[in-house]
Amino acid sequence: MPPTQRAPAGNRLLAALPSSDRRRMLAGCETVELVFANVLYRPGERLSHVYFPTRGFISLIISINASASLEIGMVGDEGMFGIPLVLGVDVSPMRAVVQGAGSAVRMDAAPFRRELGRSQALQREIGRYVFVHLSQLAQTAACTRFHVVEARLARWLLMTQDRAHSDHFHVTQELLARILGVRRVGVTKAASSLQKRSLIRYSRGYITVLDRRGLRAASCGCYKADRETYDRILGR
Amino acid sequence: MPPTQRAPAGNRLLAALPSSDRRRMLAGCETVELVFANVLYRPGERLSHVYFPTRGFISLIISINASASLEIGMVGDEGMFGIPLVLGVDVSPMRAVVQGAGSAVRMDAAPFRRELGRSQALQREIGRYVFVHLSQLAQTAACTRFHVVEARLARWLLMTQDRAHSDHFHVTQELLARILGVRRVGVTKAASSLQKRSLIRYSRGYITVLDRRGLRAASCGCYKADRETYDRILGR
DNA sequence: GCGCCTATGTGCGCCAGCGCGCAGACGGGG
DNA sequence: CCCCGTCTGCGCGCTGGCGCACATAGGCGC
Repeated sequence: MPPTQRAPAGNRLLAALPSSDRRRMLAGCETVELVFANVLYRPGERLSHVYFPTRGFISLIISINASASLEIGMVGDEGMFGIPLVLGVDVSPMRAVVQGAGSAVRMDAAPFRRELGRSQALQREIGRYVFVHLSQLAQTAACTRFHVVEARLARWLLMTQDRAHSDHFHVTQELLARILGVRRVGVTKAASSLQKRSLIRYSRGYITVLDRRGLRAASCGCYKADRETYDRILGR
Repeated sequence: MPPTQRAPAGNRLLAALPSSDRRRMLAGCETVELVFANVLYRPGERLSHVYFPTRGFISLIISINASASLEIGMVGDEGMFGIPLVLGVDVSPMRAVVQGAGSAVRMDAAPFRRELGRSQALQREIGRYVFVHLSQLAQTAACTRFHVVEARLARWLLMTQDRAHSDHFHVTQELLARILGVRRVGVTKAASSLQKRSLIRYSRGYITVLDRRGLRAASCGCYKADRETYDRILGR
């Protein structure tokens, strides 16, 4: 099943640039498809590109060991993947996995670094984005510590819906378990509960958000906090 | 009781700059005392300065509500406080509290931004530091999720010892509870256990590390991971 | 040397989430 | 149409950490 709604393709970070800067950036980019479940980066590798998703989104996952992992960031058309390159480092401790199929434009590390040195506007925009990313990471850390699975799941669904620009997306409970850092059964329980309350529907790897408002009420305050941070710093 | 060992005062981030850049930075700085338990920043305020601790260290704390909080970063003479200013933002979601008394040099936000625009070396150095900070935050998020209090406490003690440059420092269990995001009683239990194993000694707000090696064994792998990240990116 | 405040220690019932194992249920490929 | 792989659901015993309440214990002021 393909998603039912689609965003106007385009990356909002790039869209915020003055048109000359944006043109230069786009000229240095190539378009790539984001294929579901593709791994864009594995810890230990060299970061070769920055990605600006235009549709679809990427999940950043940290693993403690084979069985324990946790999503600590999401990148959709509001952001970019490759923050370490902004900071002058070409590795990352996080795995990057395509969580929502779509497309992105990407740029080689070297020209990106050059553009970043040249364009004040790009520096400014991306600096703020890094701040938002950092804030959300901090929020996620606390959320993961203090909130129950059901609320965290609700938050994740809302965040995902924002980035999928669709009320309907692909994700198995097994995968959700690795994202939320809990057992699969924990996800089953939380998801059943949300489904009983008619907030979502799911079946064999597809989830539909039925009641966004209700989901928001079921989520912890972290979703709201994330949104506020984003709107304050990058909202236009 | 004053700490028994002292570091050569100086901030390592600044020390890594070429001497001309460093001189310019120091010329724009004033020295301030870091008084134990002083709050340098509260969410909602404007960030007025960046701080480069020379001795003592600062704890970055995020609060979900009145009773739930969690430390998600530490700043000693290896780093700086005020990363949002690097990223072009003058607020922060984290409270900054002096956790180890000492001193710092600090600089007003505006001249700091100017210096950052002027000095490639400063940009480079601080970019890398932001990366290390980000990595440690991710590590902390996962650690908080997956590891038991005792191991997390051991990790925290090691990290603190590094920044205090002393085997002996001030912290009550009550405070540790807010740092680790657990009940005070949880800290009591974990600390008793470490004390029984002769790894630490503590009494009324003072902790002494007796067996660093043993503490390392009692901690989760996260301490090692943090060190490796730091050494790889900022080690000289 | 007494009193008080702060810091530490303990007990108890409770619960979310864990590990493990297994059962059903759906659906696409042969 | 059947089979098998994937996805979802459930039970059971366990445990780490929670909330609450109370019990010491060390140090400082007076």
